[in-house]
Amino acid sequence: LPRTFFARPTLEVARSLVGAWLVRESPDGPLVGRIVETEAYLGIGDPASHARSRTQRSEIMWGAPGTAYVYLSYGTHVCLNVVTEPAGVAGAVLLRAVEPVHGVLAMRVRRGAPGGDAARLAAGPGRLTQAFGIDLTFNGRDLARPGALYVAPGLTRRVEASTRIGIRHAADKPWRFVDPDSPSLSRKP
DNA sequence: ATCTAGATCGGCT
DNA sequence: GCCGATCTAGATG
Repeated sequence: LPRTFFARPTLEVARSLVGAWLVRESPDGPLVGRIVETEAYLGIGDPASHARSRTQRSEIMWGAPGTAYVYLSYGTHVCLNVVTEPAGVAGAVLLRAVEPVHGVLAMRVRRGAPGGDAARLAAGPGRLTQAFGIDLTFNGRDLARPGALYVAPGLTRRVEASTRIGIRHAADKPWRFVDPDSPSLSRKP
């Protein structure tokens, strides 16, 4: 997807990313997933967003649209975001779940899940990054061009809005977007 | 220098 | 449903 796609209002980007493809050219071959769950984190007026204060970590949210923002959550889990809005305006979309489309075997290996339901291999932000081999070194990479990790247009089915997960502030805002028909959601809407 | 909360997950009850 | 793991950025002193 071109940089102009990400340079739009964060809520628009979060909604329209549902159905797009997340592509990872890994050393073990290509991994592809259909994005089925996202959350918008705004700049101004969103106390749940890391951009609530402009710090060294969150500075990237003011950067170029289409940039990866990757951080460690609870000391154990890696979360992948895409920076939104024009440069100089803060915003990002958290990728919370994808439906595995290609490279399921490699995802199983990375997840340490030889058996089990393939649909749940990347059903959650921490699971997604583990299945796709995304670590903190991906922070700052450009996802708007083909490379080790990028986003490509897909087929949009249904999209529903619901409240974001795991946050304390602004818990009433319906800024989570899901394909309600997907078996790969981290939770039901 | 020290403290604390956190955009989670998996195992156990 | 509850709980502990594990660690860092940011805040406070």
